[in-house]
Amino acid sequence: MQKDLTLAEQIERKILKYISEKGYQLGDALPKENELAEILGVSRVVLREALSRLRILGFIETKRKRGTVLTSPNIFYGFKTILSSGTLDKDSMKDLYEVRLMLEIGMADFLYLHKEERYLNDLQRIIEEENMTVDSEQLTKLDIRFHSTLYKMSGNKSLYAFQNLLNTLFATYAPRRKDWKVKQIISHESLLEILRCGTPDAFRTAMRLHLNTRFENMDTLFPAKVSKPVEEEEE
Amino acid sequence: MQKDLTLAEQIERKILKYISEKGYQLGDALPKENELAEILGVSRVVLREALSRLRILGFIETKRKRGTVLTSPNIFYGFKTILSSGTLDKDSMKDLYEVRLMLEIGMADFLYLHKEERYLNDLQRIIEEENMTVDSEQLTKLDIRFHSTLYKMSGNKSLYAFQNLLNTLFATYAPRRKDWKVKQIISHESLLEILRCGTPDAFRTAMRLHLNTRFENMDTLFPAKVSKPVEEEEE
DNA sequence: TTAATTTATTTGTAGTACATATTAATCTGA
DNA sequence: TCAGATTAATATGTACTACAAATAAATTAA
Repeated sequence: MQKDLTLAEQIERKILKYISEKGYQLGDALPKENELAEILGVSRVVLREALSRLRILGFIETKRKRGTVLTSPNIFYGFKTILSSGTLDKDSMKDLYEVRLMLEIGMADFLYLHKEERYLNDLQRIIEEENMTVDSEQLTKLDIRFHSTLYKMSGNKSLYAFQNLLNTLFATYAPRRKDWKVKQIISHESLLEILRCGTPDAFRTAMRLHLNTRFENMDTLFPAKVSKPVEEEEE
Repeated sequence: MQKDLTLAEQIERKILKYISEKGYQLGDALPKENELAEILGVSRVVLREALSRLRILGFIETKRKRGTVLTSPNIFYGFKTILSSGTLDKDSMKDLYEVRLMLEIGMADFLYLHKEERYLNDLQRIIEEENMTVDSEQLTKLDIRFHSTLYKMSGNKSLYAFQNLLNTLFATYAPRRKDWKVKQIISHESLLEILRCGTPDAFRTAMRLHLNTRFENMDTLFPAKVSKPVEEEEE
């Protein structure tokens, strides 16, 4: 489709190619800007634009005098900018909300795979704190902490990072109903008990019931959209 | 942590702020580069770097003479670059592989929510094609089509786009074992039958069994990594 | 040896000039 | 009058140069 990439975009790819061809490893320093610009045959302005694009993707980090070093690209680097820009449309917002529900239910197997005492104890402590307060705001915070701990327990760093992003997104956007705590069918205690002695299948069922208020809340949070059919992937 | 953002990064945010304050809509044109540079009080070089960053995130598109117009940010824009760069580390790769498994199991409720005859017929047709071939490569393609159809059926566009990305990633990276089809406990037929007459809970259990080869395959695909504890989110 | 100071280097920013593509306006010829 | 070709105007794309700012490394002083 978009045949004619701008030079900066071409250079962006050339740099990635250059990196892999030269066998650069994480933490290695790239040639300084002037050199790299000459190597790739472009002006420093263009090179810097390309580097800037790579920086936003988390491929590199640059510091004055020290130069440009390779870093592990953070998948959610750009994600974050979009989420916090406030320009995300409602449909995408609802999509992400749904994805989070899917993940919390679908992560069961990995929770049992990486089950450790310390996590179970963390959960236990959170529950105890919950039992000691009636403050709605405090309870919401503890609820987030409980689920956040589960994400951490899944042993999946990318997933945990993703969840952190969504937390900040929905914390501001999706306020809870006043009765969310009351209407929950399955409590945190029950979930923990199942984590200790139950099976992934049982946990999934329980988590689905635990999240019932979220499922019910969805229609009010995201008013009916015109159901456009999912488009085929182009390219 | 990283207090001092580079000017280009600051301008990037300023532009987003400027857009939302001025009430720009999708498709609207921004002021031309020279003007915008003056408005924001920076040189055109810096402005262009910021614009370039916004372009990679899908916020804007620019064309010669026509200027800069606002577009809908694609959440997976940067994602795609990273995945196709070939620099993704094994750990992140495994993380994504796991996430996909979670999603396939966790999406059950949404499949029933958006169940439509046309999707069920699509699935039926794929199964029939599967029954008519023994070619391993062909069967793999059909398997991908079957699961892809489920993602589409979930009614979640972002999810569908995400799955498409992962497909291309794992198609090249994660070849299947020869016996994957034989060892599957639950067939596509069974899944479809449950979709027609069963419950989300039943589907989750069935899907977990259907994916058993994927779960078993994981250790060979992603050899044991040093289990680093998940780090706390900074900032 | 350690702390303070200087220097050398590399990224960060600005300004200017020109190339290039594309829209808009103008001209030409039937 | 109007279609098609030509020209002009304009905004982005690219390059070059110069200098500011930060900081690692070298040097000096205590």
